[in-house]
Amino acid sequence: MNREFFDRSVHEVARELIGCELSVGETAGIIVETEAYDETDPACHAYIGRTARNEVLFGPPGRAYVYLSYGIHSLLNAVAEPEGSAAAVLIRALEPTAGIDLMRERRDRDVPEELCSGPGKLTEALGVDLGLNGADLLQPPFRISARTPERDALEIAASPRIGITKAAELPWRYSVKGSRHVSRPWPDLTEVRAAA
DNA sequence: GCCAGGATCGTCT
DNA sequence: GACGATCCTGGCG
Repeated sequence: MNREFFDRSVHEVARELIGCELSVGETAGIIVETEAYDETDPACHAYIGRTARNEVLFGPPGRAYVYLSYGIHSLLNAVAEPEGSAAAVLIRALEPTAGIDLMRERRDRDVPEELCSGPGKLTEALGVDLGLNGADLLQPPFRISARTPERDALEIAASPRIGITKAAELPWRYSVKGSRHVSRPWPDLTEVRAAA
């Protein structure tokens, strides 16, 4: 995984991240759900222009944008598009692959499907907090590995993003069809396409 | 299984 | 002073 991967349309990055493995320290999981946000989009934190909070979104691609949601949960994004263009992919769910016992401790849950099936859940399971805002996703503790050939065949569903009020109709949420690790099932009447 | 309500705090008006 | 890119619990049936 290199910088160029993130240096293109955020929508492309959001789809291509599906099936990749995200590691943070000893913990890791396959990305099964993402959402795209760009600066022309009223739901994006960068829509209002550059502020202290959204600074990282305007910076170089391949960095982590982490912010606090509802005063409780840290949410993890991957910054996309060239420097100066503000866009990011929200990582919404993972299928756990490594460090599962550590995830169970951090989450105080046993069932694998409850460890990383939501944007606030996975940051708790992986140990991601505000201290990692602005960190490089290509350097430790992060690691992102490309899809294996079999994960290239996953079917990806596009559906409306979750939990927003502005631009709620745009189908910019991507999830693996059939995965039990997504935050919610995909709705009927959803656009489905092959990953590759 | 579904739904309503509460927790909690950084950011912006 | 209001508002979230959320999650969990408890009540009900």
